[in-house]
Amino acid sequence: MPMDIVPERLFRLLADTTRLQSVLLLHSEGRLCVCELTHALDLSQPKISRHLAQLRTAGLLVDERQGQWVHYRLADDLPDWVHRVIEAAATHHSWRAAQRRLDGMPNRPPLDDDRIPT
Amino acid sequence: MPMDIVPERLFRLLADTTRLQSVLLLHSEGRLCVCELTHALDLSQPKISRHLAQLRTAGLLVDERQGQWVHYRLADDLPDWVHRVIEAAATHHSWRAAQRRLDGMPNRPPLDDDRIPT
DNA sequence: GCATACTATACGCATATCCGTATATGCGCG
DNA sequence: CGCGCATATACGGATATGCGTATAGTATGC
Repeated sequence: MPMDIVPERLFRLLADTTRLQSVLLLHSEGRLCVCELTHALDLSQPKISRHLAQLRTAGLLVDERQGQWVHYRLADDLPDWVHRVIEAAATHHSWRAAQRRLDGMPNRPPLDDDRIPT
Repeated sequence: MPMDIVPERLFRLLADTTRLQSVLLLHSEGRLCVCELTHALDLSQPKISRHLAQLRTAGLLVDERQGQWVHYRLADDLPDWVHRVIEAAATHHSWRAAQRRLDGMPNRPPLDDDRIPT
């Protein structure tokens, strides 16, 4: 099932702070679990989870369970224009605070994955 | 007063069909009056007018009165990332129907302007 | 001034969206 | 199994959003 998202839908998804920051952070970090996002954005777990579910349902994100953690990342079959939109937003937005909180997060879950080397 | 729009706001503005189509049509046509948009999008005049007002208030569009007509166009001081977002959306969207309706519109208002030659 | 065309706004209502809280589900471990 | 941690979902209520309809504002021509 490929991504058949239309611009209106993408814009609606990105029109919310929580979802936008999640997408931008995942775009920059590649792969994060829910607890990392919760910490980085300093929001409640249900709130994060709900918004991630919306993004996943739309096909923008995919999740992957790894033990007790669920990691999210951008879907890899996204059309070019979607990437262009995300990158355009990334050039502007001040989401550095979230990135700093993420970097300072203690006990980040391990990545026993084949995908991300070292 | 320059454009200090943030991504979340832009996405919110483009998350509505009427506003998105208006912006895309203006991006492609350069300059349209309210009655042309009303005809092209086949929507009621108050509906168009309300959405154009939102886009104008946000600084995305500017209006110019010309006799009885009010022409709208994209603001010319828009940041680069905003243009990139609009262009990305334009590459996908099926808004050709609106363009066709516009081309078939009778009695389009004259452009006694210095801006558009011939 | 008066009629007409074009555009903007006000009002009330229906629906969508977002949130906090509570609870359910899944996984690892002893 | 029972417990703890991570994640997902259900439920209700507050707020936002979009719409149709009616009306106000503004320019043109007689």
